[in-house]
Amino acid sequence: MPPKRNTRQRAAIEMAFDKVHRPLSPSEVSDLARKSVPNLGMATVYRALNEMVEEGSLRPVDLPGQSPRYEKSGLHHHHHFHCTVCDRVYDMDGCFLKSDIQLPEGFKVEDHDITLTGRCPDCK
Amino acid sequence: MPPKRNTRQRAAIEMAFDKVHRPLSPSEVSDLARKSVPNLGMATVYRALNEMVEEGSLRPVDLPGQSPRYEKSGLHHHHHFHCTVCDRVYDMDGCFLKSDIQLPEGFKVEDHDITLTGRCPDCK
DNA sequence: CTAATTGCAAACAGTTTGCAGGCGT
DNA sequence: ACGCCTGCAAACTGTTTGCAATTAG
Repeated sequence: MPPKRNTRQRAAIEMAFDKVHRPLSPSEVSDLARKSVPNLGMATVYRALNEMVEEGSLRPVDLPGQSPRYEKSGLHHHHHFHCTVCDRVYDMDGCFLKSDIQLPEGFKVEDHDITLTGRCPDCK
Repeated sequence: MPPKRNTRQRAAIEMAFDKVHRPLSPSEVSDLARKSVPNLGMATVYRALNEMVEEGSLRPVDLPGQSPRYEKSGLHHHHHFHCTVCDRVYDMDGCFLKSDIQLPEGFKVEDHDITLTGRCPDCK
């Protein structure tokens, strides 16, 4: 792979994740980054996100029925809470999976995703 | 809403869910239904699926990072297992959510989704 | 007969890709 | 100066919609 360059647009995209500590969709990233680089192209955002996932600095967060979002990788194990009113996604520390689950013979679990849905404090 | 008609294509689509007891994607439904109605249009499949969800006979199953699938409604509470090799989705009876989860103040959980990923018996 | 339903194709939304010019190094 | 990166527009994929022809009741 080619050496990486330090561009304004890439910096603006990385900064978005430092400012906002919740999973962001491509268009949310675009909105945030466009504040410092107004004519930032959507393609650049998608390319940056994919590369950052590739190189391991971002993790894709796929929620049921939602377009993909991204968050910084290296956070400890956690799950997500999706507010049905404001559509924001929050990180919830800890694991909510039962430890003694029973599956039919032959199924080997390698990972799990848990999404809680409901109302966040702002939307009660 | 208008009265419903009994068409070959609609019957073929409903039959698909009676034959295969796992969540089906639109194209899987199309493949199955086309066996009895070869020139079935994709648009018809999408229209039928949306109407069946509307009227409550189907439930959408949205898995992380997957295009939507559908299953018959009225099954008891269960979660899903997604095989990373063959890409099939299986129903897993029972609930895998811990009962004593702690959330920050003010979050009200109304529902939850759990998806297990791994290898199914066929793909070990 | 009458209107709901279908099939096709065009319209859409989100994401990816090709390419010429711009800009780090 | 070299070549990676960006921005634009065109290409793609999955889903929805418009419309004339078909067909159930």
